[in-house]
Amino acid sequence: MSDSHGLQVSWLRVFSAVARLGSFTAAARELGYTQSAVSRQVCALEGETGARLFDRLPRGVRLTEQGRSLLGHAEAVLDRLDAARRDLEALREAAVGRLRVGAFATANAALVPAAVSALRARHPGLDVTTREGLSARLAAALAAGDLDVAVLSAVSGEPPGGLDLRPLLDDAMFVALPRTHRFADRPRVRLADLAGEEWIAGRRDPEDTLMAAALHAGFRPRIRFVVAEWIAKQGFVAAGLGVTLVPALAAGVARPDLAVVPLHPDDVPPRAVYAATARGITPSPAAAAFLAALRDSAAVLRR
Amino acid sequence: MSDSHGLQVSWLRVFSAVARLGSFTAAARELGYTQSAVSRQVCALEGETGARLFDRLPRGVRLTEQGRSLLGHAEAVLDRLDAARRDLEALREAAVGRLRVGAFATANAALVPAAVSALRARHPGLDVTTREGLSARLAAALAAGDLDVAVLSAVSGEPPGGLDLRPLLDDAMFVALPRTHRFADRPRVRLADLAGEEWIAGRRDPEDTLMAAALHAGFRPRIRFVVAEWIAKQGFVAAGLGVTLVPALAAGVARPDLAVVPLHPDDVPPRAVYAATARGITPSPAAAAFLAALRDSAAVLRR
DNA sequence: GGCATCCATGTCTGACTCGCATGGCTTGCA
DNA sequence: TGCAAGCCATGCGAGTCAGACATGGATGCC
Repeated sequence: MSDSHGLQVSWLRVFSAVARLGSFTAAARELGYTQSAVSRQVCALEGETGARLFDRLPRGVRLTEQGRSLLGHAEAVLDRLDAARRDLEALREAAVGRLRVGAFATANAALVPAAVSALRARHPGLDVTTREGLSARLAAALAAGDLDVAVLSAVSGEPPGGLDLRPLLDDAMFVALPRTHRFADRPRVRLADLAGEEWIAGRRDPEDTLMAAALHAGFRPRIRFVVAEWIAKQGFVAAGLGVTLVPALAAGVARPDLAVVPLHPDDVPPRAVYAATARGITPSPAAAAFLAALRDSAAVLRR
Repeated sequence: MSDSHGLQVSWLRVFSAVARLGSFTAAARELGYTQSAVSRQVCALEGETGARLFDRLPRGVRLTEQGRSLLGHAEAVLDRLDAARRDLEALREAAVGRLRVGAFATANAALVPAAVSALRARHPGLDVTTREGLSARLAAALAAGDLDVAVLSAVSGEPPGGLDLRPLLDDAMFVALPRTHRFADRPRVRLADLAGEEWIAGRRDPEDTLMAAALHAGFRPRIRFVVAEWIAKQGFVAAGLGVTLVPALAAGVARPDLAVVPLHPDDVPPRAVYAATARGITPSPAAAAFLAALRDSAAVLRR
């Protein structure tokens, strides 16, 4: 029965003002309309609702019973629309909202926490959640709409398509050595110089880990200890049980009894780190703010 | 900052459908629009809100964070508008609503209660309140908007202006006699025949009561007992202490040990009883239903 | 590479709404 | 009683807007 969907919100505004002021003319003055415009809008609303909303009296108008009934609804609707406007405004300023961040493990060592911290300092109302995962899985989550922003790395070439990538930094490779190691004070080492070392790695097979770089350098690393967690690798290295590769993102937070020495860039192709969003998805204001924080955070790390 | 008040409710409907279906085209199909119309409405809503509401993906669209925020408000608004529509519909059928009735005393003996009873039987959801008062006061209350309908009487000429009057019946005058009275079985009496009686009246002075009719009939009634309540007058008459005038509206509910005999119409100018509403006020559906019930009720009493 | 799907947009037409004016109605006052 | 003032309704013209229609660009699938 709701045939003509031409209901205008302005009609409700006019209706409310007329009900409050008891006069078409006064409402017109207040709203900057002509009296005739008010008359027509009320008339249109009456036609739309099929109910006479005002009784026209010689000195103004008065709500009918149906008008009184409509008034409550009209004001509720107008209030709700104002609330929507306010919410959108708050969202636009990233004052509130939800932000789901994903990142690969070492990005969570310093880069992401710093950015999240800066973001929350600026926008305390934001609801930020983070999740750790491999870059491929993060990319899938982005595409599925389960993440807003992901920090991921491209070991070689590009990560899976369907993403909008923003380069953050090139993650150079470091090697972590015991403080007593003979290379500990060098400004830089070549990978080949470490061919004789014993290695701590995340996996037994060097092919699909950071250790693949060693293969390119011409030797097959002797992997004696396999531990996944970076904190554990640090422990083994500090105990003098071997050396391990560590990306720059994690190098800054190594324990003080370790030496972290950069590898020569030619030995390890720098791993690109990106802030990614789903292709075609315009970042929400919160996401945009987080991307900016990530950029700042990365700039600090690059120095 | 809310400059352009051109917000259309149809935009919200379209927006909601698009959000639900994830596609402009599908929403257009469902709503009977063209795809371009949907595109334009969404675009207009985005312009109005100043926020991008959907991300356009290759296979449809997806809500942005701001769109998700707006969606809740939009659906609340649409629900509220539907509720308003339903309320107006219920009001139109007098299923719900408020009705304030005023009536003069004897109208409350039978006429008004019967009408109220019929009204509530038909429309149980109505909130009916009644109030008793003199006709002049009721007329003022109508004009002030404190009453919706009043049942009032015009002793002579018209009641105060500013009212829309609907004649209900002409309230003929009866005389209440003890069952043993010599006129008790007459079909009709002349007022002059009662000149020798002792009278029960509401006031000492006959001028401004029903007893004024006696003056016109050529005698000054001997008022022995002054009681205001009709139930008390009945008691005095039944006890054989006198006779009293009683309007037709109250005559039907006299106690059985009284005789109620009509007076000749020439002796007493029939008192017109009206259902009145404030001038220019269109009766609410509930009021209209009550007016109809009053008419029916009056028709029954006239027989 | 062709095709299907989806959204954006240029264009035109019909409808709508606004302001301006006028008229009817009532009230208050001289 | 005649007049002025205030209120709402309405006829009229100009500007605006929303809709359909058609087309174009972009993407994904076979």
